[in-house]
Parts: sequence; C-alpha cells; structure tokens
Amino acid sequence: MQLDNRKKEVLHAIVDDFVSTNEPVGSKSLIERHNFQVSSATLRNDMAELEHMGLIEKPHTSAGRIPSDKGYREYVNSLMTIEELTPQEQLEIEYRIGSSVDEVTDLIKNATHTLSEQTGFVSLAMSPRLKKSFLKQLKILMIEPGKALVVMVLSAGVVKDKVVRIPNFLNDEQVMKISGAIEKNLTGKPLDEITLVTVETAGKGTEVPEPLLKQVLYEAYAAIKQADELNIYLDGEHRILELPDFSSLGRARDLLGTLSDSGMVAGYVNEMENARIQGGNDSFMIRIGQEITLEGLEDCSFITATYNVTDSVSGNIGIIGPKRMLYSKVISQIDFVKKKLNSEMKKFT
Amino acid sequence: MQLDNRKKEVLHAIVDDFVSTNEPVGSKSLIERHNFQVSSATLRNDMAELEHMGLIEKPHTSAGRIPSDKGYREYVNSLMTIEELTPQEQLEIEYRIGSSVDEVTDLIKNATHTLSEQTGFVSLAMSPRLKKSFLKQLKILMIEPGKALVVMVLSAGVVKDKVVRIPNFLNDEQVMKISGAIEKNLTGKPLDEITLVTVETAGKGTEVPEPLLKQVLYEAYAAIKQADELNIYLDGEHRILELPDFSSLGRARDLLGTLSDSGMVAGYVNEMENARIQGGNDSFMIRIGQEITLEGLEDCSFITATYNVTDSVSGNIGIIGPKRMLYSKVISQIDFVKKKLNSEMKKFT
DNA sequence: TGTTGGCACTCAACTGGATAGAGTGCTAAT
DNA sequence: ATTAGCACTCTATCCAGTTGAGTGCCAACA
Repeated sequence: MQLDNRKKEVLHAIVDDFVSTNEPVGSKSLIERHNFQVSSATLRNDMAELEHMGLIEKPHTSAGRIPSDKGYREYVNSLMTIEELTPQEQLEIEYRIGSSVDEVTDLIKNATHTLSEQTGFVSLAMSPRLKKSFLKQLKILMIEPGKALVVMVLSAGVVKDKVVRIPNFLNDEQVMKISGAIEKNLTGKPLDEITLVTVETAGKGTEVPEPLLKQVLYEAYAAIKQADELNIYLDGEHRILELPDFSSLGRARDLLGTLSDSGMVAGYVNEMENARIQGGNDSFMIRIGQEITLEGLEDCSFITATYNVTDSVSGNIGIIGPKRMLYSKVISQIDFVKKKLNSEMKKFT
Repeated sequence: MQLDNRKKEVLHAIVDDFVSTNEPVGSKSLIERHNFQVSSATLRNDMAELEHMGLIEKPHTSAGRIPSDKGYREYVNSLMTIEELTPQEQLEIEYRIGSSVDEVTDLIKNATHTLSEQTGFVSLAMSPRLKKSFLKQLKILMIEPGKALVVMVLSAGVVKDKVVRIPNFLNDEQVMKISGAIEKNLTGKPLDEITLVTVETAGKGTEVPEPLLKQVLYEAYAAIKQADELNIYLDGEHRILELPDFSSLGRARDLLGTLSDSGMVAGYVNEMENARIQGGNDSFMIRIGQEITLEGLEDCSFITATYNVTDSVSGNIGIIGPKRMLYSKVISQIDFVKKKLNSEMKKFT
C-alpha cells in the first residue's frame, strides 16, 4: 500500500483545499486550482484508490471527497511542510507573553490566552509537573490559633501555599520549631520522594508533644502533596462557536460539556504526555479525530507541546481545534509559544 | 395604567405557560390550561390591552403572545410568589456546599458550581469586597535574593499573598524588620485606608538604607492593593447550549463571547451592586433583558444576591439565564445558596 | 499499462406552490 | 362587559420538480 508521488500530491491538495474552503473537493475543482498535468478522470481514479486506502471519504455519493482521520494523519506525518511564522506574528506573540509577571502561574495563563487568540481555537496548558522539583524552603506561619499557612518555595521558581488546621494550643514558637525541622531535613528533596514517613522522620527531634506534632506534620505533608497537584488552564472555549465546523450545535455542546470537566481533560493530557515519553519522544503530540478518546472530541484535533521549566520539570501547552485546521501553521504557533514560554520560565528559576 | 385582577391573572398565566412550554401562548390554549370563567374572546380583548401596555408582544401576527421585558418585570415585581425549595433540594445544596474546604476561595467556587448545577444556568460569584476588611497580619518572607513573598491575613478570614521583587542586597533580617514595622503600624486598618503614604510612614523607623527601604515598602503596598482586587468566578458556561432559548447559535456565541471577558462581567456586577445599595437595598438584584447593558445579554436575565463574610465585607453570587426562566424557583435557589454561603463563611472569621 | 473523453447516474440543495393550523381582530348580538 | 362568529394573517410543512457538482465505468488511445 504505497503512495506514488502523484497520489501524495492529490491527497495534499485535497487536504489543503478542504481546509481552506470547508467544502468537499471534487476532481474538477482540483484540476482547476492546482497544476496537475493530467485530466480529471485520472484524478478520479487516484481518488478512488485513496478512498479505497481509507485516506479520504465522501459525505455522500455525489459529493467531493474530504480527508479521513487517516488522511489527516498521513498529511501531518509525511506530507506537510512546517510554515514559519511571519516576523509580525512572532513579534505579536513575544509581546503578549513577555509582559512582565511576578508569578509562573500568570505567565502560563498569558501564554494560554495568547495561543487561543493567535490560533482562534481553544487553548490549554498544564501547570508544571512539580514531582521532580525539590523543596527550597518550607515555612509554617501561624495565622491564628488553630490555623496556619504552609508556604513552600520550589526549585522550579514556584511558590505554593496552603491554609491548614493545626491544634489550638500550639504557639508561634512551637510551630516555628517544627517548620524549621522540616525545612532543615527536607530541603533539596524532590517532592515525589517526600512521603508522610519522611516528613514524620524530619520532625522527630522537635520538642513538641507527640500527638500535636503528628497532626502538624500530617498537615505539612498534605500541603506538600497538594503543591504537586496538576492544574489545567483552558482558554477561548467560546471560539468554538465561531468555527463553521461546529455550527451544528450538538457537536459544540458535547465539546464544551467535556471541556467543562477540566479534571478529565487534565487526565487525558497526562495520558498523552506519558505516551509521548514512551513513544518516539517527539516534541509534539498530535491526536486526530477518533484517535482522541475523550467523549465529544471525535471531530477535533488535539495538539500539545511540552515546555520546560527545568531539566526535570515540564508541562504542556497546546490547542483543541477542528480536524480541519492549518496544521502547518498551528504547529509553528504552538512551537513558538512554547519556546517563548521556555525562555520566560528561565527568569523564575 | 392599572391592571385589573383578571388582567393580572392573564399575564401571570401567559408567563407561566410560556416559561414551561417555550411556545407563544394563544387565547385558546390559555382557556384550556387555566380555569378562567370567561371565553377566549374576552381573553383576546385583555391580551390586546396587555399588548397595548407593552407587557406582552407577538413574534408575528398569527402567533400567540410572549411576555415582554416589561411583562417579566411586572411578573417578578408584583405577580409571582416565591417557591420554597423542597427539603430534598435544600439537602442537596447543603451537602454540596458544606463539604469541608480550607480556603474561602474554594468555598465560593463550590457554591458557584452548585448553583449552576441546580439551576442549569451560568452561575457566577464575586470574591468578597475586601476594602473594608482589615489587616490582621502581614509578613514578608525572603524567597531568594531579590525575591520575597508578602503574606497577608485579613479580618475576613482570607489569606492573600504575592511574590514581589526586592533589592538583591537585602538580607533576611532587614526584611523581617520592615515586615515587623508594617505589621505593627497597620494591623487593624481597613485596606481602603492604607495608601502608599501610610505604608511609607509605617516603615519609617526601620534601620534600612533609604532607597532600598522605599522599594520594599512600595512592593508591600502593591501587594496590599492587589489583595483587595476583585475576582470573579464563572461556572457552567456550557449549559447555555443546552437551553432551547439559545439554540440559534448566534445568540449563544455573543453571550459566551461576552462572558469570556470576565473583567467586563465583574465590572457590570459591581455596577449592579452599587445600584442596589443606592436603590431600595433589596436583597436581590434582578435585571431583565434590555435592562442589562452588557452586549450579548439582551435576551438574558441576570440575578444576583449579596452574601456576607462580615458586616462590612460582602460579595455577590447569582446566575445568568434566559429571560424565560422559573423566576420564583431560581430566586429561592440563589437565596438558599447565599444563606448557606453566609453560614459557611462564619467558620472562617 | 496508465491516461483520457464521454456518458449515465446519484444525491443534496434549492425552488415554488399548495395546504393546514394556530391565532388574531373586528363586529354584531346578548 | 362579554361572547360567538367569521374573515384574515402568517408560519410551518409537505411535495414535486429542477439544478448542478460530482462519481463510476467503459471504451479508446499512447
């Protein structure tokens, strides 16, 4: 099942035409728009074969052809050539993302927003996976009797905190002691190596009565665990409705319904990321149509790239759009945003 | 322009029927469904008058009538009777919102989510207006040379923080001194009485070289100002697409487009809140159709209630839905959520 | 063997007319 | 003030006919 050169060109042309016109493309209009040195009948033969191979399909008998999931896949894998962004576009992105922020979270939100604006699709980003980052500081601040704030500074330049409940009787000094002990013993440890046992051991020497100490240590542990929980940021959901591909309402509804469950989407992105690492470790993860196992996204393409905060700490950023998209353009947009994100991240570490 | 009793009943019936069927209601079906002791011709006369008064209108000549904005307004102001929630519904709400959380923000998010689930509409909440809350604690923690975390505990039980840049040369001890001075002098002051001058005066006595001190004080001030910035939480935007009222796509698109600019929506809610205080100081703010000055919400109703964290600190929670809604039910849902929110808030102060 | 012109066939999309049905406004009688 | 009756309006729906882009296949050709 090999594709000869002309068939490749035909598939390429069909994808291009369909992407730009949103109409099934027929043999005749193909001849008109492209410089094929053969007749439409020949193209018809080619198209019949492409259909037989499952690369294109027709909505109904007397319509032109549209690319199938497999067709888009072939296009993305072997046919398209990445389109560089114009200097103008690059500048735009740099300007939007580069605006000064004090927190990593804001940087990621900016990037996500920019990506949605630039592509016109839904964009999303995962917060950095902090499991591999290590503790640089941990302080427990008394807020009021029974309540404290655990503040953690991580190697990835991220500051996290969590309000926790502690025993009422504890005073400032005792809490400081515990805080100091944890910090002293756990600084430099990657988050995923910190367990309840580690924290309890770290707090051992403190002269605080056993049951009280234990509760504080537990809460500190919980705060640390919460710190490496993943967040997902979605942006531009409303743009879905601007796309002719989702004008059927039902499709749009299903898609937005699924996206509203951000936990589910986050889980899926994680799954994609794992597949990426196990697989070819490409810099992009592209899923097209039925390849996506999230309900309501069967007519979408889902493209993410991995950005890096440090060598071992990374997150994802990408888009969800219709299958009918300018892959070459969108991929460079994501790539450029990712690169800009990477370089901005450096300022925090 | 007085409404006699029967006309009131007719308008009431028209609103009820239209809300439940989503079809323009005619004189005949009105007779069928309700126990009017008069003929359809009489109702036709009444309806003609109601239309003349601008309370109902017809989509086209040969259709039934639907309530106008003014009609809904009359209904809400004088005709409807509030419908109590069933114990079942109350329990559901109590259960959802009551689930333990450690931070006020999570509580508000929970309430917003629950409200959207219960009503089937878009829900939204404003974070508490913290201008009138006062500083209970302020600590500046060194994160690394040149970077610090300002942590503030406010009287409303809220903890806020902000990463700030400080001069590289400053050491722990100096920062602690400044932090202590600010805290000592500003504790107990409402946020809206804290200005750059107040902060600078508070930091005066500290033995830290002038230009460095000034920068830290400025950053502390900026952190305090940021703490009383308002946040808005939206939930359930996707439910818009489930409603037949927005099946036209264009409407849904405009609405979601506007909602995606959360700053704009927040500004509008503020405006509503101010009008509420200046006006009758009702516990609800209800805007119907054209009364709403946000683009794309001309076919919506916007209902908010005010929840209280302390006597002087409050926020808003409410919904955005189609004009065609069960006002009596929705209002008690919002009211109940608000009350539950109030009581849960008590746990934080 | 690959390519081509020709031709019959298919099917969605559009058109225009006819009809049904729900509802109105008006009038004259009660 | 209320009512029955009636002519009128307008949308929604159905149906039949037409158009047009596109296909598949065949026979002829290089």
